Amino acid sequence: MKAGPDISRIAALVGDPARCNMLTALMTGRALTASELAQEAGITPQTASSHLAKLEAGGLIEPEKQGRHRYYRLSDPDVADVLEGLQGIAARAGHMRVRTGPKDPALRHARICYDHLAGDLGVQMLDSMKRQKLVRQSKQAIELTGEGKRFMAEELQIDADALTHPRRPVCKACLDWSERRHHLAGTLGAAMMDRFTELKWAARDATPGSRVVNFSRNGEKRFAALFGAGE
Amino acid sequence: MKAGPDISRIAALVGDPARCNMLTALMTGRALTASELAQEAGITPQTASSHLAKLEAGGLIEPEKQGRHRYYRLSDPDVADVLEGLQGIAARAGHMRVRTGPKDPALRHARICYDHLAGDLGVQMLDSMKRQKLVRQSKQAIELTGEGKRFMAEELQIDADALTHPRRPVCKACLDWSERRHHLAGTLGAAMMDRFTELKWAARDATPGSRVVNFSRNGEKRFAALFGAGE
DNA sequence: TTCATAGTTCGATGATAGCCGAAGCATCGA
DNA sequence: TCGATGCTTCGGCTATCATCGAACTATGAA
Repeated sequence: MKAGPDISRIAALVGDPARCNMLTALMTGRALTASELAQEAGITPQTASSHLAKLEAGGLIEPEKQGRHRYYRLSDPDVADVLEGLQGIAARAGHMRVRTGPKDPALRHARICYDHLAGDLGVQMLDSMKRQKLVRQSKQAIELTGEGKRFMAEELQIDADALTHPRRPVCKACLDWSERRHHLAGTLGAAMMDRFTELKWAARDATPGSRVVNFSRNGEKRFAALFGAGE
Repeated sequence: MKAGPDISRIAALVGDPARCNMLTALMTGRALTASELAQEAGITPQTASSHLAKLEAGGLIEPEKQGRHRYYRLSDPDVADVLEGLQGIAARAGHMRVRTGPKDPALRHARICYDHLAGDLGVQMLDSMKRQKLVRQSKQAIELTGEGKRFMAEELQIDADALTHPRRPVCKACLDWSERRHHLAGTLGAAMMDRFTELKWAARDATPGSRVVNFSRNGEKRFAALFGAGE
């Protein structure tokens, strides 16, 4: 006695304005905390909590716990696709669509997270590495591929096998504070940041306590050649 | 500041079970009348009219007036695409259960769809007929086999050749509202339902307007002998 | 430990919207 | 012209569900 998938239940989840605002806020790919999503939707945290539970039960979003925060992201690219399809229909129906504009301080571009690269460029780097199949990511775990090892040796003179550490993983996904997506941490992430500094591609900002990383003109170019955005 | 409001409006349209049933019924590409859609959704024509007006206002369906009928079809292939995307998400989330309003379990078991058998038994019957190679189904079209003709004559005293009709197919797949699978429509489907009634295997519920079909004890037994589930 | 913050659960409330009966149009066939 | 059928509008009923205040749990910081 099979029955078709229950579309209406899923659609009803998207059909609530508050939940929809949360989902559209997540369409950038970034992960957001429950409180932020509440603010985004203009509702109290209690109400948001209820909504988020329903969205999670419906398989539309996935939580990632980090400290006392609970980050949520879209559970699957397909979800974003469906939302985009709905946007298309809504636009055709004559309903206006307002573009949400992210306002970006300089810190978001590139900064130090402990000892590795974070910010826009950090996220971009990990994305590119995945696209080039230098690493494999399954959930939280990241693994360097054989091709990745060759790449590190040839392009950055990094011996991946020397990076093993008793208490620290070579690769680790770290949730980016500004981008709310993962960038690369672990001994490899640190080693790469070190190499960027040695090659004078980038340098930490002189201001004491600053976490900003300034890339040189040439450095940004070389970086883009290895980890260029968007293909 | 709140993002484009009206993806949620569109989603809410799909989010209602009754409307969703109408839309899925239209996913075959066929245009259906308001009454037919009301039957598919298991609601009264008044309610259906209200729903259809909303779906039309939302740009999901388009009407085509023809005499006193009002045919509706999906306004765009994109709509079907979004619905399919939602099906994918719903399936992955494990929500395979139909939530909607057959408040009446009897209605799910066996009921009249226009003039032929629908519901659990209707779907089971077509399944069994395919299994016994009484019919061949390719896509939407269903064809009675030679063995099917013999079966009809011997078991149900139905002359298949006499069922041809200038404007109605002998066999036709009709999407079952509660089961979301096909049952048998067309002149053959109607003739079989007539025969079941004549043989006193089944009778339409006495309540005026009811679509429930009640099978007698003996009738259900004989029916199962011919079209038993699971073989 | 104590305090602060993030998030959740519970209960009550209120608005939305689906639903149907009855009645009103509109179209077709005779 | 009449009656039958398909569909819509109107009004009232009801159930659902989003919402928030208050209280509770969990994690981190001092």
